[in-house]
Amino acid sequence: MPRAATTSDAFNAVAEPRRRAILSYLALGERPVGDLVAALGLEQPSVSKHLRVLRDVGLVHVRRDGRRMLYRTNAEAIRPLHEWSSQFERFWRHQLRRVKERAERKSSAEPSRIGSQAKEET
Amino acid sequence: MPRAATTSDAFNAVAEPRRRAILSYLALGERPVGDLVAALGLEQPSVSKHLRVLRDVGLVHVRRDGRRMLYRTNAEAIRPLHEWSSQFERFWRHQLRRVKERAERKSSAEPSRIGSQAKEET
DNA sequence: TTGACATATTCCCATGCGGGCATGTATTAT
DNA sequence: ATAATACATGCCCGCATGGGAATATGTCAA
Repeated sequence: MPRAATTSDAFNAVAEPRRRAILSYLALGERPVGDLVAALGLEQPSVSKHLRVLRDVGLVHVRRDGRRMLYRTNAEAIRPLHEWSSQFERFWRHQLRRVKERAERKSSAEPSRIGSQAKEET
Repeated sequence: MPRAATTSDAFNAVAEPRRRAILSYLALGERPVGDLVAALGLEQPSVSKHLRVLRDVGLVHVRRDGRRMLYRTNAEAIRPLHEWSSQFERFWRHQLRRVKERAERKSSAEPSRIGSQAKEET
C-alpha cells in the first residue's frame, strides 16, 4: 500500500502547506477562488485542486454565488487535529518546568540573578 | 513536484496513523522497538522505518541501551501542530454557540418539527 | 446566440510513499 | 570466534501525488 490519500482524513489533507494557508485565509470568511489565487500567488487550477481535497475531507464548505464559488473553512473539521495534539500538551509543559528549574538552580548558585518567573503548574 | 516528503516537517510525519500511534505510545516513557512491535502489531522493519521518519523530524529521541534502542516522544516537536490548530479554536467555539442558540430558538418556537433544515446559517 | 468570465477537470510526468522480504550491523552470550 | 538477539537498511513494487498546460463546465452579459 502506498501513502494514504490526501483525502483520507484531515491529517493528510493538512500536511500540505498551501492547504494550510488556504484554511487560514478562509477562516476569516467566505471568499471566492479568485481571491485565493491572488492572495496566495498560486495557479488557479492548483487552488481548485487543493480546494477539492479540502472539500472531500470536509475542511471547507462551498456555496455558489453567480459564477463564483464561495468557500469557507469548516473549523469543526480541524478539531481532531487539535485534540490529538492536545494529548501531548502536559508533556511539553513538564519539559518547560524542568528547563526553568534548571535555570533557577543555576542562577541561585551564581551571584547575578535575573528574572525568575515562578509558576507554571504541574 | 510530487507530494512533500514525510520527513519534511511534523505535519507530514504525523499524517501516518501508525506514526501517531507510535508517538502516543512513546509519550508515556522510553520504550524499546520490540515493545512497539508487540503493542502495535506491526512488522519490525515497518516500525523501524516509521521511527526513522519520526527521528528525522525530531518527533522522537533515541538512546542506546545495550542491544536495544530506547525511543521516547519529543512532545515539544508536536507544538507547531497544536498551535496551528489552535488558530481555529475560536471558530468552532462560535459555531458551537450558534448551534446551541439555534437549537434553543427551535425548541421554544416549534412544538416538534422534524427534518426541516431551513438553510445554512450565517 | 455568442462571448467573456470564473472555476473545475483531465492528461502527462517524476517522485517518494509504505508493504514485504532479505540482508546488514551492533551488542551480548556462550 | 560463533551464535543469538535487537534493530536498521536495502530493494522492488504499485500507486497517489502536485505541477503544468490544455480543456471542459457553468453562469452572466450583450
